[in-house]
Amino acid sequence: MGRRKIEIRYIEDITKREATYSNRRSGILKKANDITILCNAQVFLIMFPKSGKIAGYISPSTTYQKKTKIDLSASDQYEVGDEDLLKTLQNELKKQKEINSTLRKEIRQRTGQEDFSEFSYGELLLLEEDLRQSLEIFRFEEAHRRHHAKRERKGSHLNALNAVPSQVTFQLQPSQPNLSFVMQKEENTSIQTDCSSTLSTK
Amino acid sequence: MGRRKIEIRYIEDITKREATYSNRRSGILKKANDITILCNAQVFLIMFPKSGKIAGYISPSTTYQKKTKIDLSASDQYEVGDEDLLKTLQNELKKQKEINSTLRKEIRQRTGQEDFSEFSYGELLLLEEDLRQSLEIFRFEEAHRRHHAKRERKGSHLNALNAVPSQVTFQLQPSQPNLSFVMQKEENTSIQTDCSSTLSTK
DNA sequence: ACCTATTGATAATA
DNA sequence: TTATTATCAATAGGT
Repeated sequence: MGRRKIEIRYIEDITKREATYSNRRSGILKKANDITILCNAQVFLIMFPKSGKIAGYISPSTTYQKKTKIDLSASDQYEVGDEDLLKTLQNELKKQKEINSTLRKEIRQRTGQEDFSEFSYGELLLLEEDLRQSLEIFRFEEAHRRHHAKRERKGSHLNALNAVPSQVTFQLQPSQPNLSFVMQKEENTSIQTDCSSTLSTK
Repeated sequence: MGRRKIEIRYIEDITKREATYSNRRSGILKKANDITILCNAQVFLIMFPKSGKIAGYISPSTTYQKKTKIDLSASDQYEVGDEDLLKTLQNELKKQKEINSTLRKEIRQRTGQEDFSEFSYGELLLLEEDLRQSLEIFRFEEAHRRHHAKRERKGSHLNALNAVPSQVTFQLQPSQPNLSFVMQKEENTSIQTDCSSTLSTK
């Protein structure tokens, strides 16, 4: 796909390597978005280059509308005395507030798909949470399958998922068996955890 | 990229949609592998189509040798004397995290793209761990399925894949779509797609 | 970053 | 699903 054909092997020259990474990163992100739209797939992608920008893609939630805005202007100042622990917590809180500020700013500024201002820290917390939750689903799915064995009629299988624990709701396609899902927490903080993964094939 | 140009919009026809998903999934997986090799990037990718195989890719881990599990919610687990203040802070922190989550979802909803430029090392490790664990789950699924396999449907491609080291194809409940997972290694590369590996433990 | 000549991905078809 | 192949899209090398 270029002026010349290149072998798929590590690019020694850092300049070329980073240029290639930049180009291909864009390409993969585009394709992740394409397949999300074309096939209604939930995609989760993260790329960590040895040098260059880390980039990722997560399919936009389709149930966003259900989310209820929460008060973004929360939080007052707390004054504490001496405890190191308290200081630790205060620092953590402060950090979180800064993250909030950054995120809000980001939302305001963002128009199209460009411009990646700083996020940091809290980002991963959320990402990590999403992943953990998705794993819970898989695990549940797994456990369920083992218990209900062999071939089960789609209906029961899917319905059983809805009986899952706590604040999580699974929504599965009635006619089209699948593993796509939506997770929602309490109404006011509905969260969708869409993760998808990709693997190579040829 | 085909006989005709197509718009990037949801494909209504399920047959076409699944064909497209299949094709593009392969393409993305290949690119994930390509960029991994070309740029020495660590890539994590998971795709959940509404119908079709779930697929994922994780770059062979070559440099994340030592992995230290970090408790991201450590600050929430401290135990202290009494402190209503402490609880207040903890609650506040929790609230802030929820706000972060909401903000992130909003950004995600708008662009689907994220910036991960300031992740801490430990956070990255956590991410990797989660992804690898999810892959392990699928592996287990597959092992379980095979063990109790009655009759395998025509699995020409499956058999072909299984014949190659590092290539694994998971296909669960043949008559009930989904939960299948495909892992495949590029034939022309000597990269090890060993996702079973182990993570961590400090 | 931006250009394009080329290669690579893939939509339609069988 | 796999194979084929006409086309379109991604991108390697260069500016």
